[in-house]
Parts: sequence; C-alpha cells; structure tokens
Amino acid sequence: MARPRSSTADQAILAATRAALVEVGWSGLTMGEVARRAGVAKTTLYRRWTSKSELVVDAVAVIFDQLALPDRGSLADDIQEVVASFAALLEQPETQTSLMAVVSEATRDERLRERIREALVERQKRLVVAGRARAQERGELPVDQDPDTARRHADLIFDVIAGAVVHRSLVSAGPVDEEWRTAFTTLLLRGLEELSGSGKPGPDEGAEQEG
Amino acid sequence: MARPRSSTADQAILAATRAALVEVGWSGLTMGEVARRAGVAKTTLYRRWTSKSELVVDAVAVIFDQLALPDRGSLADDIQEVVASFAALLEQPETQTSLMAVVSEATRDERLRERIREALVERQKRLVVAGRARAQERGELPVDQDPDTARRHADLIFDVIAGAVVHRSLVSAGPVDEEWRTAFTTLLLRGLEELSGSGKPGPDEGAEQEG
Amino acid sequence: MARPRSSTADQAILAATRAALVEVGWSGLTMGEVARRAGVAKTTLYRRWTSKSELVVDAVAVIFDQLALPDRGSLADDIQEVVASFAALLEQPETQTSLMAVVSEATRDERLRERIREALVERQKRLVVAGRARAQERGELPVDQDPDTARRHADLIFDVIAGAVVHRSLVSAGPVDEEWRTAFTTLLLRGLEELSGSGKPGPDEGAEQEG
Amino acid sequence: MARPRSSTADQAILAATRAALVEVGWSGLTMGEVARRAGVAKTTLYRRWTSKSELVVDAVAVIFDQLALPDRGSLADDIQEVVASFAALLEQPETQTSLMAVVSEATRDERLRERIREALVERQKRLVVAGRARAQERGELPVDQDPDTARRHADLIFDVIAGAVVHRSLVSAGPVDEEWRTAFTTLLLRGLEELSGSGKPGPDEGAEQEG
DNA sequence: TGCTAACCGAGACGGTACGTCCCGTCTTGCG
DNA sequence: CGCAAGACGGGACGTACCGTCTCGGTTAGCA
Repeated sequence: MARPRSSTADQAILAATRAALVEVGWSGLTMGEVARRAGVAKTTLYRRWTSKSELVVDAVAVIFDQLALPDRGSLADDIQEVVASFAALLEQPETQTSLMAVVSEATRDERLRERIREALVERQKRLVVAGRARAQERGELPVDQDPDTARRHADLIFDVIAGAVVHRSLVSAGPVDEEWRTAFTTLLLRGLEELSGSGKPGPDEGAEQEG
Repeated sequence: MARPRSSTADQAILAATRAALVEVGWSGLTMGEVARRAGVAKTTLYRRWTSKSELVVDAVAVIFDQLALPDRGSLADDIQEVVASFAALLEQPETQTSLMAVVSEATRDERLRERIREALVERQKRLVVAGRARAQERGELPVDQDPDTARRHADLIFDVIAGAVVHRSLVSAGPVDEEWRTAFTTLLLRGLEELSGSGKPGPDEGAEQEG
Repeated sequence: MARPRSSTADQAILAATRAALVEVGWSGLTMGEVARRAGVAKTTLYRRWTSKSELVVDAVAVIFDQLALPDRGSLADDIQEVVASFAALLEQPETQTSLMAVVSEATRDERLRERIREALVERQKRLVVAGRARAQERGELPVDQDPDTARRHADLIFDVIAGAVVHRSLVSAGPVDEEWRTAFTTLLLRGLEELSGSGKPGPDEGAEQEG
Repeated sequence: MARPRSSTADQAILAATRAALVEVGWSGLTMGEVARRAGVAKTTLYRRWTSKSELVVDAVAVIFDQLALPDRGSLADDIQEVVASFAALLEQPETQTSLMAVVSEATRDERLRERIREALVERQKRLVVAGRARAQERGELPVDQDPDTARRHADLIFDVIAGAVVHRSLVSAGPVDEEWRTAFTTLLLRGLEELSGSGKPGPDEGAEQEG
C-alpha cells in the first residue's frame, strides 16, 4: 500500500561500509559515518541492520565470494592454491579486522553467529567440497562411502585450513609464505589420506594411484 | 628517585579485569569499571595499559597459563588431551570474546600484536615443544636434526592445533567433541609423521606401512 | 528540515543553573551537574553554551532583569534606590561569584565579553536612561542636546554607579549602607549636574560655590 | 633542629607565577606548572600557599605597587593621571584576569578577602590619601575637620575611581581614553567638592529642590 | 489523478564511556 | 629532615557515538 523500501539505499550502504572499512578499520567504523557516506539517514540504516556487526558481515561476505578453486592438476597443488588465495584475502587489513571483530561479537550473539555461518562458513565450504571431489575423480582420495562422514570430513578440513591460516597470519603473526604453505600442505595431505583411507597405507609415492 | 609504582595495584587491576570480563564480557568491559572494581583511579590504569586490549591480553594470559600437558602415554593421547583442554578454555564466554576481540584490534596495532605474541603465543607454544620432545623420547617421532627446522615445525603444529580448534568452536560454531577430536587427531598424527620423517616412514609404523 | 531544538530544555537548563549556583556556587558548578538537574544530556547543554561562563551569563542575566526603577520623586532618591537594590542583588553569594568569575573569564574571551555586554550591560543601562529621562522631565537635569553625548554620559554614569557599588562590596568588602549610599549619591549628583550642564552652574549651588 | 625552608624558593615561585600568568592567563595557570617553572616540588608550593588564589594575590600585589602619583599641579590633572595609569595596568591581560578571578574566589573565602584588602586595597588607597592631601594644600579642597569622615571619604573616592575604571574596561569593555577620562574627572571633581563641603548640609536635604 | 501512509534526509535528543587534565596527598631516596 | 620527583585516588572535563525520536518533504499505489 505504502511506499516500499529503496533498494538503491541498500547497495549504497554496503558499498559505503566497505569503503569506510578500508579507510578507518573496524573500530573506527561508525554507523553515523556509514550513513553519511551512503547519503542516507541513520534511521534508514537501523531499519535494515540492527548492529554494526550484522552490517559488516553482509558487506564482507561478497569479498570472500571472490575465492575460487582453479584446477591445478593435483590435490597438493589445489591445497597450496587455496591456502595462498585465502592468505592473500587475509592480508587486506579490513578483511582481517572485520572477520575477527565479527567473530568476537558473535560469541555473545546467536543471531550473528547464524548470519556468519550462512554468509561465510557455508558459502566457502564449497571450496573444500569441490577440492575433495576433484581429488576423488583423480583417484587421489578414496570415494566417499557415507555422505554423513563425507560432510564431517569436509567440515574438519575446512576448520583445519581456515583455522591454521587465520591463526598463522593473525595470531602468530607469521608470514604465509611458500615455505609455510609447503609444510602445511605436506602435513595436511598425509592426514587427509589417512582420514579418508580408514587404515589404508598411504606412502605418497609407492602405491600412489593404486586406489 | 620518585615513588615507585605500586605492584599491589597491578595485581588488583588484572584480577578486577578478569572478574569483570566474566560478568559483563568484552564489549561490556570499560576502563572505568575496571578501575572502580580494583579500587584504583583511571589514571593509574592508563599509566600501565594504554588500551582495553592490552589490559585484556595480560589479564587473559594467566588463564592460558593454566594449560598443562599431562603425560597420557602416547602422542595421539597427548594431542587429544591438549585439544580437549584448549577447547574447554574456549568454552568460557569471556575467553572467547576477549581472545577474538584482542586479535581483531591487533590487526591495526603492531604494539598489541607484539604483546599477544609474547603473552599468549610464545608462552603456549611450550605445550607443542613438550609434546614433541616426549614423543621423540618414546620413539614416536624421529629426533630433530636441525633446531631451526624443529622450531618451524613446532610453529606450524601450534597454528594448526590452535587455529583448527578456535575456528571449529568460534567460527563454524560446531562442538569440539570426542568424535571431532578423534578425527582431528588422526589427521594431525599422520601429518606429523610425514612432516618429521623427511620422506621416511615413521619408525613404529615402518613394518605396518610397508607390509 | 530536521527536528528543532527544544525550548523546554533551554528553560530547564537555565533554571537548573540558577538553582545549582545558589547551592554550590560558581566554583562548585559543573556542566555535568547542571545537565543532571535539568534532566538533560551534557551534549544538549554544550550544543547551546560552549562554556560554563556563557551559561552563567545567561542564567544570571534574568536575575538582573528584576531590577526596576520605581519613581521616588527626585533624582537623588532614584539614585539611592537603584544603588540600594543593586547592592541587595550583590549580597547574594551566587550573584557575586558568578558576576566576577564571568568577568574574569571574559578578559581572555572576546565572545564572552560580547555576551556580557548584550545580556547584562546593555540591558541594565536602561535604568540609567530611564532615571536621566525622568530627571529631565522634572527639570533636575538639562535636556540633552546631542543624542551621542547623551549616550556617552549614560555609559559613564552606569560605569560609575555599577563600578563603585561592585568595588565597594566585593573588593573593599565594605557595607553599602545608608551612610555610604548617601555620600555616594551626594558625590554623583553634583557630578551629574556639572556633566550635563556643560559649564552651567548647578541650580542650587551656583552662588555658593562662586561666592 | 631541622632544615629551614628555602627563601630562594619563595622568590622563584612568585616570579614563576607572574611569568606563567602572562603566558597562559589565570585559568590556564596550574599549581603543577608553577612548580615546574620554579624548579620546585608541588609539595613545597602547597606548604606556603594553600590555593592558586592566594598565590596569585601575592604575585600580583607587587605589580600594583608600581603605581605612583606624580604632582601634575592640580587636582583635576592628578585624577586624570591616576586614572590613566590605573587603566594602563588593567590593559595587561594577566592583571585583568588575575584581579577579577581572585575577587571572584574571595566572595566565598573570608581569608582570601582579607589578603586582598591587605595586599591590594589598603596599599593602593595611599594614592587617594596623597591626592587629597595635595589638593588640600593647594586649597582646592577644604581641610578635613574629622579624621573619621576623612577616611570614609577616601574610601568612597577609591571605590568610585577604581570601580568605575575597572567596570569601564572590563565589564562595559569600553576604552578608557582621553575623552572618557575627562568626562569622568569632571564628574568626580564637582562631586568631590560637594562631598568635602564640610559641615554644609547635603544637597538632598537642606536646599534640596531650590529651597 | 489525487489521497494518504510509509518512507526518506536531517539532526536534536538522553545517554555512556572515553582518555585527559589537574587536583591535593602520599611515598621514596638524595643531600 | 627538607626537598624534587612523581605515583596515587579522585573528579570534571569536552568529545564521540550510541540508538531513539521528532521534523517536514517525497513518493508510490489504491481509490
């Protein structure tokens, strides 16, 4: 009956949020400033997002959607690739701050936790699923017997990869360089085989493509 | 020549910070409230810590110092143990929020990053070092040839364990239960052997592997 | 276009200021306390008055507006009257302190000086103007020839009366009693005639003095 | 028995106070800053003066002691002279601010009021006494019959002169220029004659309205 | 095609916490 | 044992944002 909400405003707000994040970071980001940049009233902003955190989750989600998994020919190379591109994303200051800050807020806010799962975790888990499928096609990993186990393994692998990279770059504050990526991939690769192989031997040469 | 700083005040402030964190959480924590609880003037507080973040790093560090690594007889059990106790720490809401918030702030603050490395990362890395040494004594892992490589491996393992557990519980928001711990340990264990073995199969798996 | 400022708040703030002045005096007066009493946020207060001084000028101005000049039948009596009522105002401790403190601040603040001129000086000069007009009607003083000279004389008379009374009661700390008022009026009255008469002898002293 | 107080410190403190007053004014003046400039501990300062006000009264008193009354040959010229030199003093910003601020504080502090009377009022009243004496010698004013009346007249004159000049320059914020001084002197001179007109009835009794 | 309700921008509002400044007092160790 | 140095508990400052609440002015969709 009455006037509908302007969708132009939504886009302007998210764009303004990203722009402001780059310039002033999470803690310097204020609702008032986002509103000002978007040429929008604070009221309008609060009508759509109840907090800075929710706004930032939505604004940041699209950045992670840029991640892709080009086929590099082997599982090892695919892992190295995704680790490298994820680390590259985390080098952008606004991604770092936003991600951690939002996670921090979420520890006290179930609603926000849910939004993070939807907008970030589940969306990026696709990379793991794709990588595993590809490795299975190549015969590098055994084909899943049980879809439930498959999902649990994918979850674990996602947490190990994302967790290790984030911890390395943000907490330990060390570089995610060639050397680190190689060592990490080595560690992960054998672990993966073991996990998937359920007791089968896994010398990385020897019976390599033996299945 | 002048009056020295009161170490009583330091203790009172850190204790007050921990107490307040439990009650009101990170975002509810204010410098004024900490000062009030500690029976101290705000100025005294700012004379020692320039921000809420630095204060919380120091206050939280002692909580992590409680982590220990009792000898469970095998590397696998030791890993399971440390994962379980680390996860238990992360179940306390104030630990969760504080840790992530502080990491988030640190992305824009080198000084804070350094304090985190000193007070948290380097201090807890001792668990990995101890676990590896013990496994080497038991013959579960080959003895280090090169101290530098040893350190890099310890760093990697620390990031993988801490990162995976944190990501699992805080980002993916899944439980760190018996099942997850077992799967994670399996993954990690084989990866470790591979990493340490420099191509050689682990000593006690030798026969098994080669069949 | 936006919400207009609440005039209710203005009134509440000025009233709270006066009330607080009576209770705690100038130096005990804080912006925070005024805001609390007025049921108003500090920001609202600072939006209108940039300092305690400006606020107090406005709050005190209305007290001085109570001054009136009832017709006592002669210039001498009118002067005695205004001196007495002005001195009575200055006996109130909050008027004393506020007035002097504000003048003191104004010596370093042109903006405040202007506000004092507007809110106090110009407003109260009306008493002098009215008194002179009445005296001229009565024939006690010659009618002004030149409006500019008239204004300068009024200014001078105002400074002499206000200055002498303030100095007497606040600096010399002596009483502005009947005796002092009579002596002061005597002094002022003859001076006035001389000033206004532009060389003409005063009506009742002429022969006496020259003789 | 114990070590005596350093009198050097006293001089250094008063000098530092005057220097600081010139630079930062009354409101910018802090005990800590005075101590720092004087190379003295705050403790030492508080041992001698209990408040900023008392310190400033003592520091400012010596400035007023510079006032002198050279003989200009006539009462009118002497008055013009003292008004001019007093106004010149009041043009120095630190004198203005300090004087008014101290008077303001004094309205709530009898001890300070007494110190002002001693250090400023009584000391400068000498100018009036000297001027009257000189005028009486010249025959411009009748010789005093009663010392008590003489004192009261001197007090009144002092309040009128000091009050008018202070009010003119600090409250009305007008210039104490040649024109103003002349008008003021005219007013005062005739008033003085009338006031001194010994034994004669006051103008508002006796021959009040033409008689 | 005009009514009218929901939308919009602007920004004032009552609040909370901030980090700073200065207060006046209290150690501490040098001379 | 007086002093400088400066740490201490305390209180107010003026600012920055918060999230809510008027304000008029502006659409959009039903009548």
